[in-house]
Amino acid sequence: MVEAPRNTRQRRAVVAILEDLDGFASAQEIHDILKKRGESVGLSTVYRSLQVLADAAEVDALRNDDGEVLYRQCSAGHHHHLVCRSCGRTVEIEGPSVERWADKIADENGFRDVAHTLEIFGTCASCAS
Amino acid sequence: MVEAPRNTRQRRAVVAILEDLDGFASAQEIHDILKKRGESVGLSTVYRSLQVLADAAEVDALRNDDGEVLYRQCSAGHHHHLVCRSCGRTVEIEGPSVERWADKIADENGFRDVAHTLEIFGTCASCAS
DNA sequence: ATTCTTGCAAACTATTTGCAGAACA
DNA sequence: TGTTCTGCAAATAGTTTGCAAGAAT
Repeated sequence: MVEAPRNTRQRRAVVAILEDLDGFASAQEIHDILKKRGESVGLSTVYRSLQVLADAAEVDALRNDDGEVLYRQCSAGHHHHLVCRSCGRTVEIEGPSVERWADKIADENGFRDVAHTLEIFGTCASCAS
Repeated sequence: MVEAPRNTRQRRAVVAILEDLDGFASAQEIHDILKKRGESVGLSTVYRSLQVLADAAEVDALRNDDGEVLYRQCSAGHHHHLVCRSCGRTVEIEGPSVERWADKIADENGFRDVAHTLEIFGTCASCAS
Protein backbone atom coordinates (compact mmCIF):
# COMPACT_ATOMS: atom_id res chain seq x y z
CA MET A 1 0.00 0.00 0.00
CA VAL A 2 1.07 3.54 -0.62
CA GLU A 3 2.40 5.54 2.31
CA ALA A 4 0.78 8.87 3.07
CA PRO A 5 3.15 11.83 2.99
CA ARG A 6 4.41 12.96 6.33
CA ASN A 7 2.72 15.81 8.06
CA THR A 8 5.46 18.40 8.26
CA ARG A 9 5.38 22.12 9.04
CA GLN A 10 6.53 22.90 5.51
CA ARG A 11 3.88 20.82 3.82
CA ARG A 12 1.20 22.34 6.02
CA ALA A 13 2.46 25.85 5.24
CA VAL A 14 2.27 25.29 1.48
CA VAL A 15 -1.22 23.87 1.73
CA ALA A 16 -2.27 26.81 3.92
CA ILE A 17 -1.13 29.28 1.27
CA LEU A 18 -3.04 27.44 -1.42
CA GLU A 19 -6.14 27.56 0.74
CA ASP A 20 -5.78 31.29 1.25
CA LEU A 21 -5.15 32.15 -2.36
CA ASP A 22 -7.92 33.03 -4.69
CA GLY A 23 -6.22 32.35 -7.99
CA PHE A 24 -3.31 30.51 -9.48
CA ALA A 25 0.16 31.04 -8.12
CA SER A 26 3.57 29.83 -9.18
CA ALA A 27 5.91 27.91 -6.94
CA GLN A 28 8.11 30.97 -6.70
CA GLU A 29 5.23 33.19 -5.66
CA ILE A 30 4.23 30.74 -2.97
CA HIS A 31 7.81 30.65 -1.79
CA ASP A 32 7.89 34.46 -1.58
CA ILE A 33 4.62 34.62 0.33
CA LEU A 34 5.92 32.11 2.84
CA LYS A 35 9.06 34.13 3.31
CA LYS A 36 7.05 37.30 3.91
CA ARG A 37 4.95 35.53 6.50
CA GLY A 38 8.10 34.46 8.27
CA GLU A 39 7.22 30.81 7.73
CA SER A 40 10.20 30.26 5.52
CA VAL A 41 10.29 27.07 3.48
CA GLY A 42 13.06 26.10 1.08
CA LEU A 43 12.25 26.68 -2.57
CA SER A 44 12.91 23.07 -3.49
CA THR A 45 10.58 21.95 -0.75
CA VAL A 46 7.86 24.15 -2.19
CA TYR A 47 8.42 22.56 -5.58
CA ARG A 48 8.40 19.09 -4.10
CA SER A 49 5.25 19.72 -2.09
CA LEU A 50 3.44 21.04 -5.12
CA GLN A 51 4.51 18.03 -7.14
CA VAL A 52 3.13 15.70 -4.54
CA LEU A 53 -0.13 17.62 -4.35
CA ALA A 54 -0.48 17.71 -8.09
CA ASP A 55 0.19 13.98 -8.36
CA ALA A 56 -2.51 13.39 -5.79
CA ALA A 57 -4.80 15.61 -7.86
CA GLU A 58 -5.29 17.90 -4.87
CA VAL A 59 -4.21 20.88 -6.91
CA ASP A 60 -4.50 21.74 -10.54
CA ALA A 61 -1.44 22.73 -12.49
CA LEU A 62 -1.28 24.70 -15.69
CA ARG A 63 1.46 26.45 -17.59
CA ASN A 64 1.29 30.11 -18.47
CA ASP A 65 2.73 31.66 -21.62
CA ASP A 66 6.02 32.34 -19.91
CA GLY A 67 6.49 28.68 -19.20
CA GLU A 68 5.86 28.95 -15.49
CA VAL A 69 3.69 26.32 -13.87
CA LEU A 70 0.81 27.73 -11.87
CA TYR A 71 -0.95 25.83 -9.12
CA ARG A 72 -4.35 26.12 -7.55
CA GLN A 73 -6.40 24.18 -5.08
CA CYS A 74 -9.35 22.92 -7.03
CA SER A 75 -12.49 20.98 -6.71
CA ALA A 76 -12.24 17.38 -7.83
CA GLY A 77 -13.19 16.19 -11.24
CA HIS A 78 -12.51 17.45 -14.69
CA HIS A 79 -13.21 21.12 -15.25
CA HIS A 80 -11.70 24.23 -16.76
CA HIS A 81 -10.82 27.75 -15.66
CA LEU A 82 -11.63 31.29 -16.48
CA VAL A 83 -8.52 33.19 -15.42
CA CYS A 84 -8.03 36.93 -15.01
CA ARG A 85 -4.84 37.80 -16.77
CA SER A 86 -4.31 40.77 -14.50
CA CYS A 87 -4.97 39.59 -10.95
CA GLY A 88 -4.98 35.84 -11.46
CA ARG A 89 -8.41 35.38 -9.93
CA THR A 90 -10.03 32.26 -11.33
CA VAL A 91 -13.48 30.87 -11.80
CA GLU A 92 -14.01 27.18 -12.25
CA ILE A 93 -16.21 26.33 -15.16
CA GLU A 94 -17.76 23.26 -16.63
CA GLY A 95 -18.67 22.63 -20.21
CA PRO A 96 -20.28 19.32 -20.93
CA SER A 97 -20.88 20.42 -24.49
CA VAL A 98 -17.19 21.12 -24.98
CA GLU A 99 -16.24 17.74 -23.62
CA ARG A 100 -18.62 16.03 -25.97
CA TRP A 101 -17.48 18.12 -28.89
CA ALA A 102 -13.80 17.36 -28.24
CA ASP A 103 -14.44 13.64 -27.99
CA LYS A 104 -16.45 13.66 -31.16
CA ILE A 105 -13.80 15.53 -33.15
CA ALA A 106 -11.14 13.14 -31.94
CA ASP A 107 -13.24 10.12 -32.76
CA GLU A 108 -13.96 11.38 -36.25
CA ASN A 109 -10.25 11.59 -36.85
CA GLY A 110 -9.51 8.17 -35.46
CA PHE A 111 -7.78 9.36 -32.32
CA ARG A 112 -7.86 7.30 -29.12
CA ASP A 113 -7.16 8.03 -25.45
CA VAL A 114 -8.35 11.55 -25.85
CA ALA A 115 -7.59 14.36 -23.46
CA HIS A 116 -7.87 18.07 -23.83
CA THR A 117 -6.84 21.35 -22.31
CA LEU A 118 -8.97 24.43 -22.29
CA GLU A 119 -8.44 27.69 -20.48
CA ILE A 120 -10.20 30.99 -20.95
CA PHE A 121 -8.35 34.21 -20.23
CA GLY A 122 -9.71 37.68 -19.82
CA THR A 123 -9.70 40.75 -17.64
CA CYS A 124 -12.10 40.53 -14.73
CA ALA A 125 -14.57 43.26 -13.87
CA SER A 126 -12.59 44.77 -10.99
CA CYS A 127 -9.33 44.84 -12.96
CA ALA A 128 -10.98 46.41 -15.99
CA SER A 129 -12.25 49.47 -14.14
CA MET B 1 6.95 51.34 -42.51
CA VAL B 2 8.23 48.06 -41.20
CA GLU B 3 11.18 46.44 -42.93
CA ALA B 4 10.79 42.92 -44.19
CA PRO B 5 13.22 40.41 -42.70
CA ARG B 6 16.19 39.63 -44.87
CA ASN B 7 16.12 36.59 -47.03
CA THR B 8 18.96 34.50 -45.70
CA ARG B 9 19.91 30.89 -46.22
CA GLN B 10 19.20 30.16 -42.57
CA ARG B 11 15.76 31.69 -42.56
CA ARG B 12 14.86 29.84 -45.74
CA ALA B 13 16.09 26.58 -44.25
CA VAL B 14 13.93 26.94 -41.16
CA VAL B 15 10.86 27.76 -43.23
CA ALA B 16 11.58 24.78 -45.47
CA ILE B 17 11.59 22.43 -42.49
CA LEU B 18 8.30 23.81 -41.26
CA GLU B 19 6.81 23.25 -44.69
CA ASP B 20 8.01 19.66 -44.75
CA LEU B 21 6.83 18.78 -41.29
CA ASP B 22 3.46 17.33 -40.64
CA GLY B 23 3.10 18.17 -37.00
CA PHE B 24 4.49 20.42 -34.33
CA ALA B 25 8.20 20.55 -33.68
CA SER B 26 10.32 22.27 -31.10
CA ALA B 27 13.12 24.66 -31.93
CA GLN B 28 15.59 22.02 -30.86
CA GLU B 29 14.06 19.37 -33.09
CA ILE B 30 14.19 21.72 -36.04
CA HIS B 31 17.80 22.45 -35.22
CA ASP B 32 18.58 18.73 -35.16
CA ILE B 33 16.84 18.10 -38.46
CA LEU B 34 18.81 20.88 -40.08
CA LYS B 35 22.03 19.44 -38.76
CA LYS B 36 21.16 16.00 -40.14
CA ARG B 37 20.43 17.51 -43.53
CA GLY B 38 23.82 19.15 -43.50
CA GLU B 39 22.21 22.57 -43.66
CA SER B 40 23.49 23.51 -40.27
CA VAL B 41 22.01 26.60 -38.67
CA GLY B 42 22.94 27.93 -35.25
CA LEU B 43 20.49 27.09 -32.51
CA SER B 44 20.01 30.72 -31.58
CA THR B 45 19.24 31.53 -35.17
CA VAL B 46 16.58 28.87 -35.21
CA TYR B 47 15.05 30.40 -32.10
CA ARG B 48 15.22 33.87 -33.58
CA SER B 49 13.69 32.80 -36.86
CA LEU B 50 10.83 31.07 -35.13
CA GLN B 51 10.21 34.14 -33.01
CA VAL B 52 9.98 36.30 -36.07
CA LEU B 53 7.67 33.85 -37.79
CA ALA B 54 5.46 33.56 -34.74
CA ASP B 55 5.26 37.34 -34.38
CA ALA B 56 4.23 37.55 -38.00
CA ALA B 57 1.60 34.89 -37.27
CA GLU B 58 3.08 32.69 -39.96
CA VAL B 59 3.44 29.86 -37.50
CA ASP B 60 1.45 28.79 -34.48
CA ALA B 61 3.21 28.25 -31.20
CA LEU B 62 2.02 26.21 -28.28
CA ARG B 63 3.64 24.89 -25.17
CA ASN B 64 3.66 21.21 -24.30
CA ASP B 65 3.51 19.83 -20.78
CA ASP B 66 7.28 19.75 -20.56
CA GLY B 67 7.45 23.48 -21.07
CA GLU B 68 8.86 23.27 -24.57
CA VAL B 69 7.42 25.55 -27.20
CA LEU B 70 6.25 23.75 -30.32
CA TYR B 71 5.87 25.44 -33.68
CA ARG B 72 3.84 24.62 -36.72
CA GLN B 73 3.05 26.28 -39.98
CA CYS B 74 -0.67 26.92 -39.86
CA SER B 75 -3.49 28.29 -41.83
CA ALA B 76 -4.46 31.82 -40.91
CA GLY B 77 -7.21 32.66 -38.52
CA HIS B 78 -8.18 31.35 -35.16
CA HIS B 79 -8.39 27.60 -34.86
CA HIS B 80 -7.37 24.72 -32.65
CA HIS B 81 -5.45 21.48 -32.96
CA LEU B 82 -5.90 17.81 -32.52
CA VAL B 83 -2.42 16.54 -31.75
CA CYS B 84 -1.13 12.97 -31.67
CA ARG B 85 0.85 12.60 -28.48
CA SER B 86 2.96 9.88 -30.02
CA CYS B 87 3.99 11.10 -33.48
CA GLY B 88 3.07 14.77 -33.23
CA ARG B 89 0.85 14.67 -36.28
CA THR B 90 -1.78 17.40 -36.07
CA VAL B 91 -5.17 18.14 -37.48
CA GLU B 92 -6.50 21.65 -37.54
CA ILE B 93 -9.99 21.92 -36.21
CA GLU B 94 -12.58 24.60 -35.90
CA GLY B 95 -15.27 24.87 -33.32
CA PRO B 96 -17.60 27.81 -33.70
CA SER B 97 -19.71 26.47 -30.87
CA VAL B 98 -16.72 26.40 -28.57
CA GLU B 99 -15.82 29.97 -29.41
CA ARG B 100 -19.31 31.11 -28.66
CA TRP B 101 -19.49 29.11 -25.48
CA ALA B 102 -16.20 30.54 -24.21
CA ASP B 103 -17.27 34.08 -24.93
CA LYS B 104 -20.56 33.56 -23.21
CA ILE B 105 -19.00 32.09 -20.07
CA ALA B 106 -16.56 34.98 -19.86
CA ASP B 107 -19.30 37.52 -20.38
CA GLU B 108 -21.46 35.98 -17.69
CA ASN B 109 -18.59 36.40 -15.27
CA GLY B 110 -17.88 39.98 -16.23
CA PHE B 111 -14.61 39.27 -18.01
CA ARG B 112 -13.42 41.43 -20.92
CA ASP B 113 -10.82 41.01 -23.66
CA VAL B 114 -11.41 37.32 -23.76
CA ALA B 115 -9.05 34.83 -25.31
CA HIS B 116 -8.82 31.10 -24.93
CA THR B 117 -6.59 28.15 -25.57
CA LEU B 118 -7.83 24.73 -26.51
CA GLU B 119 -5.90 21.71 -27.64
CA ILE B 120 -7.03 18.14 -27.97
CA PHE B 121 -4.54 15.33 -27.49
CA GLY B 122 -4.85 11.70 -28.36
CA THR B 123 -3.20 8.79 -30.07
CA CYS B 124 -3.79 8.71 -33.80
CA ALA B 125 -4.93 5.64 -35.69
CA SER B 126 -1.53 4.66 -37.07
CA CYS B 127 0.22 5.07 -33.72
CA ALA B 128 -2.44 3.09 -31.88
CA SER B 129 -2.01 -0.05 -33.95
C1' DA C 1 15.80 3.32 15.26
C1' DT C 2 14.49 3.81 10.91
C1' DT C 3 12.81 6.12 7.20
C1' DC C 4 11.09 10.22 5.03
C1' DT C 5 11.83 15.22 4.45
C1' DT C 6 14.37 19.42 4.25
C1' DG C 7 17.58 22.84 2.53
C1' DC C 8 21.47 24.13 0.24
C1' DA C 9 24.13 24.16 -3.71
C1' DA C 10 25.01 22.38 -7.98
C1' DA C 11 22.96 20.50 -12.22
C1' DC C 12 19.70 20.73 -15.97
C1' DT C 13 16.63 22.31 -19.66
C1' DA C 14 14.78 25.49 -22.63
C1' DT C 15 15.52 29.93 -24.14
C1' DT C 16 17.61 34.61 -24.58
C1' DT C 17 21.27 37.91 -25.26
C1' DG C 18 25.98 40.42 -26.05
C1' DC C 19 29.09 40.95 -29.36
C1' DA C 20 32.33 40.52 -33.23
C1' DG C 21 32.43 39.04 -37.70
C1' DA C 22 29.76 37.71 -42.01
C1' DA C 23 26.00 38.41 -45.25
C1' DC C 24 22.35 40.95 -47.51
C1' DA C 25 20.29 45.08 -49.93
C1' DT D 1 28.53 50.80 -47.58
C1' DG D 2 25.56 50.53 -44.00
C1' DT D 3 22.57 47.67 -41.62
C1' DT D 4 20.80 43.42 -40.41
C1' DC D 5 21.79 38.62 -39.38
C1' DT D 6 24.53 34.85 -37.63
C1' DG D 7 27.00 31.97 -34.42
C1' DC D 8 29.31 31.29 -30.44
C1' DA D 9 29.58 31.56 -25.68
C1' DA D 10 27.84 33.27 -21.60
C1' DA D 11 23.68 34.64 -19.12
C1' DT D 12 18.79 33.74 -17.56
C1' DA D 13 14.71 31.60 -15.71
C1' DG D 14 12.32 27.90 -13.98
C1' DT D 15 12.77 23.62 -12.17
C1' DT D 16 15.08 19.31 -10.56
C1' DT D 17 18.39 16.60 -7.95
C1' DG D 18 22.41 14.79 -4.81
C1' DC D 19 23.50 14.62 -0.37
C1' DA D 20 24.20 15.40 4.56
C1' DA D 21 21.63 16.88 8.46
C1' DG D 22 17.07 17.08 10.75
C1' DA D 23 12.32 15.62 11.80
C1' DA D 24 8.44 12.37 11.87
C1' DT D 25 6.68 7.91 12.94
